[in-house]
Amino acid sequence: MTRQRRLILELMQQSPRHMTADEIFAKARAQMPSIARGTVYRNLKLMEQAGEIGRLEMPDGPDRFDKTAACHGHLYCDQCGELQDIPVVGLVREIEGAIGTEVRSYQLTIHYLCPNCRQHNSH
Amino acid sequence: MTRQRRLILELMQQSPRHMTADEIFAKARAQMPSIARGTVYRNLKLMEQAGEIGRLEMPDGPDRFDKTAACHGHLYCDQCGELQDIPVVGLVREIEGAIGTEVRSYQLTIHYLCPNCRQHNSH
DNA sequence: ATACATGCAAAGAATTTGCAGCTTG
DNA sequence: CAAGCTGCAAATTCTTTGCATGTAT
Repeated sequence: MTRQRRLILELMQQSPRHMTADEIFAKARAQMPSIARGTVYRNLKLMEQAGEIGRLEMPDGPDRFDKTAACHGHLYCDQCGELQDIPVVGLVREIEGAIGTEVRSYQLTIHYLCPNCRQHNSH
Repeated sequence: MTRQRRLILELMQQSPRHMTADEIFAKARAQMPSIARGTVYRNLKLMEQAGEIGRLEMPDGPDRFDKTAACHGHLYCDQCGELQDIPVVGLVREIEGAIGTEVRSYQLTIHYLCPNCRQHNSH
């Protein structure tokens, strides 16, 4: 657990957003000017593999990272790109029943229009 | 609808697999040596945006493409990488009930070990 | 000390794009 | 003929990696 990794983790925990590697890098650099982009990518990958954080592939643009690796779904607004967590209870059980074997993990992204964008569109 | 696009579509419909852009390009080139990689990427993107085909982002490696855009889930074997379609009835309704608005589309990928890999592991 | 992590910069993989020329309707 | 698509290659974008040096235990 180096200073760099600790900082990356803190930044993720403090932000309510799902940041990209580069956003995390920018914030990290503001507090630790010597940190390298490669270090951020390396640590994010390590933490992801260790199951400490989650990675979220986006339809456009770079991956975003999730401070928790616990499985849950995401709501993605097709218009403004806002991303929200959503619990999806029952999904795993339902699917395990259907396929007859264990689900190791899953990624679920629901595309919709968030309340804010929906309202603006209706005018 | 150019010759090139028609060929790309045919190749996708003929294959049972979810191919990457480059796999499609290779197959296309075998039948039409002049076709360019850029053309394949361009057409795949156009067809995806037109809702004619689906795109599937993979945890490792390039995107794969789905001959149908109709929403359904995917089963991904973490060991051999095999990818299978899975119907997920009820999921959308359940989620629309929970979020109180329309689901425009969704992507669901279930990570598991396919029967084949499970068997080999147990030895 | 020793093993591992960093910073840097260059390489890599996947995808996109500018442009001149060709096709399609 | 006009609009749009192609082939080509160069450019972009995101991410990984080799290596010399620094750091933590």
